[in-house]
Amino acid sequence: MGEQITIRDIAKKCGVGVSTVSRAINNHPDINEETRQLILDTIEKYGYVPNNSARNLKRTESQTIAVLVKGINNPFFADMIRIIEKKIVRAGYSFILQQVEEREDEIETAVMLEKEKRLKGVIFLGGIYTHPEQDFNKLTVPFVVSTVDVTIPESMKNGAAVSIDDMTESKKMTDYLLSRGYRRIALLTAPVDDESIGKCRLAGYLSALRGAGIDPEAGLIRHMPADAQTYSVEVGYRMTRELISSGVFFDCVYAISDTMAVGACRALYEAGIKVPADCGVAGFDGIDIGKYYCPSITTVAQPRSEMSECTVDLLLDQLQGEDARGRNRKTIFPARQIPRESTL
Amino acid sequence: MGEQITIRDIAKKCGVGVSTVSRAINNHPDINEETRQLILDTIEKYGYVPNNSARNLKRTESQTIAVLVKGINNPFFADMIRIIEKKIVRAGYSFILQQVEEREDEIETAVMLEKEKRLKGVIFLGGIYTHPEQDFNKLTVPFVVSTVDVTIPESMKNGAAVSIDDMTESKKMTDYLLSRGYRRIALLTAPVDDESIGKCRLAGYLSALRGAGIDPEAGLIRHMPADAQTYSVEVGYRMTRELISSGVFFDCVYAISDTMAVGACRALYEAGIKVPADCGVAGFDGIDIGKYYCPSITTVAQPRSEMSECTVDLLLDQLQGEDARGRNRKTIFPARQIPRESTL
DNA sequence: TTGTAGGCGTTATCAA
DNA sequence: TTGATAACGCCTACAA
Repeated sequence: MGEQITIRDIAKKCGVGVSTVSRAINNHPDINEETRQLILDTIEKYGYVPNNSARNLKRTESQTIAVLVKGINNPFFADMIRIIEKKIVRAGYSFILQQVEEREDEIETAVMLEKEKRLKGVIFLGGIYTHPEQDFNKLTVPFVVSTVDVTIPESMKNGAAVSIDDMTESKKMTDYLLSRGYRRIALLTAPVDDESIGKCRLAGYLSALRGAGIDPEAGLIRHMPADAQTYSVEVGYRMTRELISSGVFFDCVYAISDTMAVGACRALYEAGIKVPADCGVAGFDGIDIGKYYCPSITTVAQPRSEMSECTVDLLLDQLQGEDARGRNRKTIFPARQIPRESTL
Repeated sequence: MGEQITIRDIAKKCGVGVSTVSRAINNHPDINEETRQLILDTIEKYGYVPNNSARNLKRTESQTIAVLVKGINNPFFADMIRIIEKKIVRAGYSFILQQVEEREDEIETAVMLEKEKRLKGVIFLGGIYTHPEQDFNKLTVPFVVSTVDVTIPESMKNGAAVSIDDMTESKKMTDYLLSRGYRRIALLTAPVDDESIGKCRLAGYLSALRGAGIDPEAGLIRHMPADAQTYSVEVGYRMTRELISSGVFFDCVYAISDTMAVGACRALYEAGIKVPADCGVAGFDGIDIGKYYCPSITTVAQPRSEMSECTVDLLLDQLQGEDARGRNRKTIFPARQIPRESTL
């Protein structure tokens, strides 16, 4: 469409040089107040907007931190983002939020963004499953991987990680369910080939059962189909229906996400199975909906605020810290067991 | 951190000119296969990534369409985005998803992005409440406003809008509730000063009541606090608790979003009020959770797939269409009333 | 306080 | 098939 108006056009219209316009735009002090006003008015009048590509290109550095989030529909991250943003801004940096598609490579995206926006640092929220160590090396700015239990290799000087111990917390949840008398606990978990939290939470479940002298049973461990790849309410619902119609006896459903637990509750309700009277239900993560569902759903909550704070702290340490304080740190937070109405 | 490696470095290492490297990167046909391989290998080896700012700056046009979404935690948009993306990509364009913060000006963002990425078109999902007509004029590429009932002024040649008729649909929902025998319907709605869907849906409610010869009652119309500004489960919960403790008698709660309806259900449950036996509940929008809640929640569903398809179609019309086919079009979709367990 | 000119990393044009 | 070189729009010395 119409030709784009540039800084030169504005300069010409005002009868000044481009650098004067630039000074006006960027609030430089050394500029006459009148010319400044004239320029600003002209800019307003013609609707001129500086071209960001040119700015980014020229700027040798910015004060920007990017947060890359995988999955747009994950309520788990929503308020973490708020907290992270606030803290980043308070520290004097500006903040960019970038969605990463499910099948997209987040490190790739980060590397592009680093160059494009001259980033100072990167925060990964979710995603980052199995990345070969060398991939991280492409990133030359400091980064923190948050809510994913990755191991940052020794050699990596500019990375850190924040998460809970998924395996241990899942074991605790299973122990809790066992302590409430449940013996045949069905597990709703990730696809078989999962290498991330699904794998860890499954391991915790198995470990707890074995610790209690119970043999894990294949029929009780329900993996979602590989193509689902998403911890949605609907997937939990479907898996539970299949579980029910499989005829396997179970007295509790433990889903590795609260969203799936919601789906499970609905499926049980429709089958006339009362929660918690006939069957217990437990979730994982501690998102809001579990609190408002009827019955409210027992869960293990990740300390999102603390984790968010820590994530930014680790990044700032690396950015501002004198030496290796923030180097290669991996911070594990304890999660919080929250018994609710869905279990006895 | 480390100096960024540029196209010139790669050229030097390969003993070729920069333009040859550029050709290799951009899959130009006129390049010797061997040099191409050499260059690609070198790029791989040194982890070179072209600087996007420079590319965008130089490129005179792209084939990119941007989708701007307001509010990260709105489940309503999640699958609309999927559909829109798929269709955009299928039409041979590339796709950018941009989050817009609640207090951010989406048109401003769009204008910046248009220049920065040389956009071909823009889709607004949500947001866009009361913008003076001239704001849209800053946008020189075609755009479509989706799910918001705005009026694109006659003079505007490059805009279109897709939505439901919020007022009419809200009236229908209220009519439906009246037809089920509810007489004292409490409304959970937007802040008093809302000028968008909240206003429309309130108007529909009022119109239905008056049509039935019922005088609207101030005590039954609950506006959320101005600072809430978000149609969350928690807000619905709080508003309903206040409604209950206000002592006003009501036999139904109609929330203008499904999320708020969920909160309402929980508040009623905690107060020992049975849904639907003692009180009906209805929501709006037709998001998934309403289907899986216990009781499942009566709602009026927006036809998200059709609206998504239409949104892209309207944009493509303007992009490819010979003449004024897509000009100044406003498309209103009918919504679908879905009675569920939460009403008699 | 202001203007001129050079360069940021690419791509595109043109000549070789 | 290649390589110089001129933009792209902006910022920033440096000079005035």
